[in-house]
Amino acid sequence: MSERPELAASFTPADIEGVLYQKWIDAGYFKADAKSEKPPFTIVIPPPNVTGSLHIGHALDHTLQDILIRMKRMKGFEALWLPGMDHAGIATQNVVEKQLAAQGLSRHDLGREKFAEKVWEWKAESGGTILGQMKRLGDSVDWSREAFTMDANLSEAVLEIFKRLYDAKLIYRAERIINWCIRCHTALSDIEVDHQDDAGELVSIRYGDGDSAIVVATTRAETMLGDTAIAVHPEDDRYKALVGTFVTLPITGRKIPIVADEHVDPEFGTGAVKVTPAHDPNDFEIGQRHKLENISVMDSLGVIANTGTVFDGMDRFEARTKVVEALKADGRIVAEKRPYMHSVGHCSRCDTTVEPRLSKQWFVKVAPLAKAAGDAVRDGRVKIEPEELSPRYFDWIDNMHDWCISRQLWWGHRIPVYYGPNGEVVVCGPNEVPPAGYEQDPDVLDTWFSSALWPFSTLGWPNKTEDLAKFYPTSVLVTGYDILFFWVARMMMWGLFAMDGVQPFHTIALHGLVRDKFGKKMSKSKGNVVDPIEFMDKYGSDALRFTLARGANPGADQALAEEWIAGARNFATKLWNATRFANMNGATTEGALPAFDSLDDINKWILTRLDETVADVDQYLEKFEFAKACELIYHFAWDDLCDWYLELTKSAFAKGGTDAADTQRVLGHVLDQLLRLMHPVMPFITEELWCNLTGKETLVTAAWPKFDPAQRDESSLIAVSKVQEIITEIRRFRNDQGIKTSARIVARFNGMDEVGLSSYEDAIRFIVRCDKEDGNFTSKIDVAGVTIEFDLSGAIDIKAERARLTKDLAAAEKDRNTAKIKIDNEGFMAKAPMEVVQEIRQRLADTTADIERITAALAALPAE
RNA sequence: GGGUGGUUAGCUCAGUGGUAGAGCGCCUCGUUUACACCGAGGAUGUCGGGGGUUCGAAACCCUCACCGCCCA
Repeated sequence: MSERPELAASFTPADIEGVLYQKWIDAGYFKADAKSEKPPFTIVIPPPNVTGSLHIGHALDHTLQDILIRMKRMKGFEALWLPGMDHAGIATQNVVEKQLAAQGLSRHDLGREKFAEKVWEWKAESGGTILGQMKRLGDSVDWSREAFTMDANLSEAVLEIFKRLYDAKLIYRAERIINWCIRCHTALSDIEVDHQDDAGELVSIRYGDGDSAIVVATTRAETMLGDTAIAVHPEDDRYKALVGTFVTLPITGRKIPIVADEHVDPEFGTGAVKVTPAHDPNDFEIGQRHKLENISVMDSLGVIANTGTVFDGMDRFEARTKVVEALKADGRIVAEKRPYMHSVGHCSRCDTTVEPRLSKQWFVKVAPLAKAAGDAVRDGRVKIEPEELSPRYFDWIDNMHDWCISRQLWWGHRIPVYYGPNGEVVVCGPNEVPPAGYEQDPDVLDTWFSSALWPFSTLGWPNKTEDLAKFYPTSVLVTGYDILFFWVARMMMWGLFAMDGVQPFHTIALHGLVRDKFGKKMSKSKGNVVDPIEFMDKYGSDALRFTLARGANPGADQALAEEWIAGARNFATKLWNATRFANMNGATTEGALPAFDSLDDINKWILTRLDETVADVDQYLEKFEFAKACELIYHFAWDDLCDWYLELTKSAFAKGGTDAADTQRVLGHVLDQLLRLMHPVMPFITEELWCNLTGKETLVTAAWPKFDPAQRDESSLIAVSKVQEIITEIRRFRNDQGIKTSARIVARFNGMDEVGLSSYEDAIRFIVRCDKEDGNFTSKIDVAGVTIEFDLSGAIDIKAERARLTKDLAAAEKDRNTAKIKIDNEGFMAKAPMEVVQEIRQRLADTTADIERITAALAALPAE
């Protein structure tokens, strides 16, 4: 036997985690080799926001990715898990601007270049937090390939794709109504706007007088300053006569036309709507159709401007009140409704109410790209797991609006468009320079414009690199279903476009959100947010990982409570102690495993159970069924191995001999294989225990367990389940009789031979502390076809025994009854499958025999 | 308003036609040479309501109620 350092009496995660992670890094286990002959398995990390820190949702996301990567690495794949971060344009700029504001400065005080330097400083500081957290989690990422969306190569990729899309006429510049954040001072894309129901005020305003008067309702009264028409439905008889006429706009005195437009809903309000093309996307469309003037009444900070009224200089919300007051004074408010709940857009970064604003921006024409991205899933080249979530994907991607990609920020990839002195427009790809005197567009691109390139820009694209050839397309993208629209869809579009129709990943594996212990969404305002680092400090990374993986049903949210993590820690400790037990009893992984057929039933049984477990866990992990895989591991390790096998081996170890030697080898093997199986989920403790058990260098690159249904013995499953039944019944009897667990009693086993269990008798006696001596056997139990008699020295608790038997009788009668009802049912007998009828017949026979036996036992009980 | 998921033990959740399950919690007992971060035993459910299909429904269909999410 090899020398083994003795394991500490208890498991302390902090003692091993940091040391092991450093060992793995030093050894370079996580570095992928593009020259390898092994088949590739690639995951690119969904890049976290450089300004953020890892929350519990990331911990889940990373745990699942690490499980897949570690498993594939053990299965002999060239596994690459590529880490990195995105630059998070708005979020990061906001943070740095806040820091500057604290010093009384704005970015304009610094200028564009100096400001960028500040942001890079912040990136170095903030990004480090996330990297440290990933190491704590045990992420087996290839740090040598760490990427950042603002890196030189990834920035080159941005220029390349922009140029290609522009040349393909899929990028254009246009004046449109976009979502504008007056605080971030930039345009936003549709998905950067969160809609929520806010309490507003619906006022009805009368435009015009007398017969030509018309009433419109609005929640944004201040925009009436920019009204350029009133629209009604063409079929609306109430207004037919007015179409084509003009009314005078109150306050400004401007004459505006009444137009007929199909898109007006005659059922809503008065059936007439005010049209403000410069401040509402629907109105903009109406304006286009009727060639209306676009009048902007607000500047970029949300202040009323250029209206020539007293409202100029007022904030938009102040103006809203004042305009209503002015209209009221003029007798033009005919109705008010408040509060009026309606959906209002808010900036997802700063929560400020978004202002629809007419603005010249760059857009991506998404229709052809989105079509391709949808088709890739429709025709099966990309699989969404679980499949039930694909309707959401189609719903989104098939109805996508053109994507506004320009941002009025300083942090990001500057748009590679240059304007000449006479309005010329030149787009520069990598290594191209604009003609002298041309001015570059001041805006930067949406962060997701570059994140969408992630699955190939991180591998070197647009350069033809070895990495790209080896590792693209990536294997699976693991992310929360809430991110599906954010950039999964965009990665699909960019990948298919840039990589000649080759999809960026084969599978999109979606998981849910981590919620609090009552299933409520975590939020700062509720105060139920948890910090993964705190849990790792307290219970160890393995415990957190196991808990998250065990809760991860595909696409479904999971509740997380500290108690569950404590439970996972307990599981780790259990495993630790099982290994200590194995060590104490000479378990070994050296030498060949004894021939399966030569083993005793207990060893055959545990090997059979191991094989089943390995096969099932493997299958579940391949299907992203992490919860089920963990459940099986947990029950095999705790129930089969610890509660039964280890207990059943004790008598063999006590006796010594061949059985003990076989058992030492089998136990060593089972533990070895179990640790391999668990390693992807709980990498630290399994590494520590496995190296201790085997004396080898690392489990990280050890082979994944194999399974072989030929090496199973089904009869051992039946035999051991009977043994378990016998042991449980004896324990129950002892418990009911108030016999201390530690007390030894005398018992006689009858009929063990007949049920083929005689070889187990010693092991059973060892566990339930029943000695084989002569005695005065005054009580007995029947179980699994065996009768066991006890000498309780006359001290039988008859009352307890009667209660036990009565309970058994009731259960047997209930079971017999349900079976009897079926047998008496002609329909059942005629139509149910044969094997089911057989089964019920057997049940009827068994329960009938049980009832007779128990009734007799009750009758035989002496009076109390 | 349009989709979509859910309602199973005190809590969080598995369970896609044949005697209702897990983890945690709860009750009783226990220092037996791996483990009290443990062991042994135990209690707990008209599977949201109603109707239907079927020999048989937690599961399939219809309907109602309630909760959630996405989109508008």
